[in-house]
Amino acid sequence: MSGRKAQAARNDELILQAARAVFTADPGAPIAAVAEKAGVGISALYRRYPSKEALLQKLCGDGLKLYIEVTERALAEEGDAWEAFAGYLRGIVDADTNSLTIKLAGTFHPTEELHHDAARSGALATEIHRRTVEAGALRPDVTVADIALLLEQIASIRLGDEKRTAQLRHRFLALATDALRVPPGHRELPGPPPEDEELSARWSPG
Amino acid sequence: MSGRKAQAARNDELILQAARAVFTADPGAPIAAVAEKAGVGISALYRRYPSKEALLQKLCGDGLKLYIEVTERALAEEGDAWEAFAGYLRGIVDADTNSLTIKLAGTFHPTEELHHDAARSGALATEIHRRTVEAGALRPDVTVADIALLLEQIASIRLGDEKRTAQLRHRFLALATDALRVPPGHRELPGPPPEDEELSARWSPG
DNA sequence: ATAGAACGGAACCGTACGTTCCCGTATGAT
DNA sequence: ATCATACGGGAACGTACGGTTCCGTTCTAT
Repeated sequence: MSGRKAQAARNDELILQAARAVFTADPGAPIAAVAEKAGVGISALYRRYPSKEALLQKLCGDGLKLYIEVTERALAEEGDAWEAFAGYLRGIVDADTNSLTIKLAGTFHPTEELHHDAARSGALATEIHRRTVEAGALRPDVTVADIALLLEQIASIRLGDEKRTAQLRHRFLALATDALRVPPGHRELPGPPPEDEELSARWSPG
Repeated sequence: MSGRKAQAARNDELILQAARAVFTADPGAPIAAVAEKAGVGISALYRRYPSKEALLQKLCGDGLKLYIEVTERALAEEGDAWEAFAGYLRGIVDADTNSLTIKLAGTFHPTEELHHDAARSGALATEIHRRTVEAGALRPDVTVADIALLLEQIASIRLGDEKRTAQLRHRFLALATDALRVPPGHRELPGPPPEDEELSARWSPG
């Protein structure tokens, strides 16, 4: 496969990669920045997506699907509950879907499919959380929403290049993990945990 | 003191409060939003500050000074080293200077005074960190820069109104605090800690 | 009553960005 | 070899937004 079709197929991927990188770094970035990063013209973008919003929806959807995939993989693990959970957290941090999904929330009109996938990802997160708590591995005063917010905090770290950022995120994930594990003595956490509704409210545009 | 002078003095404060609130919520907010929130006209702003940048510098400077004040107060405490440190962290979270100072970094040209205060705040942070580690209360593989980044993560939490946000920040501060304390068993944190230089690099505009 | 400070807010202007449009180019069929 | 065409590059367009300026108004002090 070569020639025009090949370039088009390559551009499909180039554009998505570039868009992911650009909007992760700056959710308000202009569409021209994506084109430049991808090394293509603007019309190559508009040939594929009718608008900026459509591109954002695509990115967000892909991120959500990746999130679901990672979580399902963790749920499929049979070994130690704590290790599965810790691995799940590392997987989410590596996938880096929170940066995009959350920071883009509210900048576009969520599609039906997006809503569906969001619901599914929520259910999966609840499931792995429940399982880990029931195994007595995760301190029980930490809720699913706590974990979500914690992952957002870690995603808020952005320092140096991509590699360094990933490294630091894992550093702080390890720190947080130490606090989540059940063995050591903990004080009860203060304040009611974040409500699901509080988190989902941020998705309404405007 | 009443009449015009009084209103002017009141507006001084109103404007600063509004600016703090508005730019904390959205660092890229237009200056008109500040005027509206303060309930004054735009010219009331421009009478006091020659430009938006000047206002941002003022806000940033005030935040830094508050940070210094809180840290000095914690350093002055004589009691248990860990309690002093934990109180210091709570004080910083309450003062909420990180949101502004960090998120505004790079959006304006730092003044000489800003540099000076930043250096002083860095020295103070190093001092209280050193003191706490030497007292054996803070796990020694956590650096000053780690603490700075941790505080930034907590400042990245913004959910619901101001009160709720503060509540959640304290919740996660408590969680992090559990991981920082020395008694329980910890794994060595992975990856080199953030360097001072990495953090300061973000201050250059552009 | 009047000068003048402080203000409110409309108007101005430059910029930035999403989108459209036109043209060059390479491709694949004839 | 030629030609019709799909594709992509990037300039051009229109619009929205936001910093700054400016002018008319209001209120105070004398």
